[in-house]
Amino acid sequence: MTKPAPTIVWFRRDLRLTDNPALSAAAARGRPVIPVFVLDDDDAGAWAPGGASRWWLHHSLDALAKSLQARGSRLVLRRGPVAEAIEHLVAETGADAVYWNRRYEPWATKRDEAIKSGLQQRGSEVRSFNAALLQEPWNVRTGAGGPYKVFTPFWKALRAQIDVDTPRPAPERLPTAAGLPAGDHLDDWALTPSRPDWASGLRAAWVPGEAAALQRLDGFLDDSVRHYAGQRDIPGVPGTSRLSPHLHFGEIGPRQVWHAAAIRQEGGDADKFLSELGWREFSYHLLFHFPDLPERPLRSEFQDFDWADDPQGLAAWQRGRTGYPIVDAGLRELWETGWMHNRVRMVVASFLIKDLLLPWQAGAAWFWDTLVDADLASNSASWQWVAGCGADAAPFFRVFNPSLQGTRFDPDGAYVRRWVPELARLPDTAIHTPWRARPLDLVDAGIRLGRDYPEPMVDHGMARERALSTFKALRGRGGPHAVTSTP
DNA sequence: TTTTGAGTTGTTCGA
DNA sequence: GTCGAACAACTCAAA
Repeated sequence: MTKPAPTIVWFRRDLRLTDNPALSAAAARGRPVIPVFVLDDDDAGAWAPGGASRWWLHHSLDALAKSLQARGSRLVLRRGPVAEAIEHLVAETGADAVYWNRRYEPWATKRDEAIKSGLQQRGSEVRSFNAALLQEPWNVRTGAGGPYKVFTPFWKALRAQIDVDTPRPAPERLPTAAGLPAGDHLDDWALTPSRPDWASGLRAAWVPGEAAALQRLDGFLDDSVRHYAGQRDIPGVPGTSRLSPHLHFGEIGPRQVWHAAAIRQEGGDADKFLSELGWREFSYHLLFHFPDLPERPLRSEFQDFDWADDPQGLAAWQRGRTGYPIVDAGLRELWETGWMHNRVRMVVASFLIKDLLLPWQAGAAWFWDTLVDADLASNSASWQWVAGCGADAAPFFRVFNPSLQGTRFDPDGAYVRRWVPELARLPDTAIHTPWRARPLDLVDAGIRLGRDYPEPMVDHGMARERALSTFKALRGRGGPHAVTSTP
């Protein structure tokens, strides 16, 4: 009697055991399961994970490995290229099936397609599942059959399709073959920084892994969700869920979030929160249907936009040295913790694009490297949205005024004081406009403007007029479907 | 096919 | 201080 052939479960951005359809389906076969994660930087090309993402990935894999161990299994680590790694593992273990949960990045869908047909040609059973989205992008269509480009009708259509079933529990035990194949040691992948170790702020702010994700969701639904609509825009208050990195790595899935929120019945505020899941879905939908989204503006006339070339300006923005407190606070929070409050993300993005006239791709690239929740779909769609070249984009005349945004959403300056400590002793009236502070207040606060804290790098009033006229000139040139013109 | 209503997240100006 | 209008037309989605 021959031993039953095992099933390979290829983990990717689904680093959890609960509500993991590929894992559940594999376990249900009643044969040995081989869990594997393959480091696939080379496949991702320019979109290989950035520094903060790699830090998170390390700890998330560590957590996953431990919970697999608790169920009598072990996470096998291999290096890419993935196609070879998986085929090698199939040959090595005699597996007759490979299961995984889908990814939606253009480079990944292309690669996975090729791997699937390669495996099938060699006689393997291949099955892929949805673990990352409420609905597959190809299942949400307008009446005319195309993809939605406006959020509200998209979300309305998607909501009508959702049926919330109870999330699958984690398999209680995972049968393994007599011996699981050997693999790499996680530490050898050097995903965490050393020399210098810049991750102390990340360690202080986050606990990666499935257990922490579930705990975070529970805590949010217990405490904050009922104030969500009112507090989500106040960066000095912990009013948001902070689930984004957990969702990105699939430590928790949107169906679990949806289900948990639905049984609590929090009413309108939960609806507001769930619509943020809707924006995540919308971004994936856009990335799937418009695979150029990360590189090229959705509105093609923006291809000709005359962006500034200003490495020094970009560097000042990156380091939080613009002279606008709310902008600097946001960028320093990002640098320190790998995350930035959503309201402030919009403010710093608007500042880069409209005040400095720097290309949105430069901002997206910085976020890609520094965010623990860096996500190709959300990041690309959101930067395009702020730039006005994306789907459902902001009108060109919507230019955030950084000091007004500061006084409106951080009225007592709590957020600025936390992240720009050199301004901490300014009175509330001056905290968002230090350049207009009374000289005596500056002295009392121990600030010499231009030395302890920068003067504003641009005058916002001037920058706003410049942005408006630049965008206006673009509109004059040939309309939305204009072919690239020579200057 | 044509028409119609609507469109996450803002700012400024003038009454 | 508060309020409504103007900012520009355009694209999308559905009737």
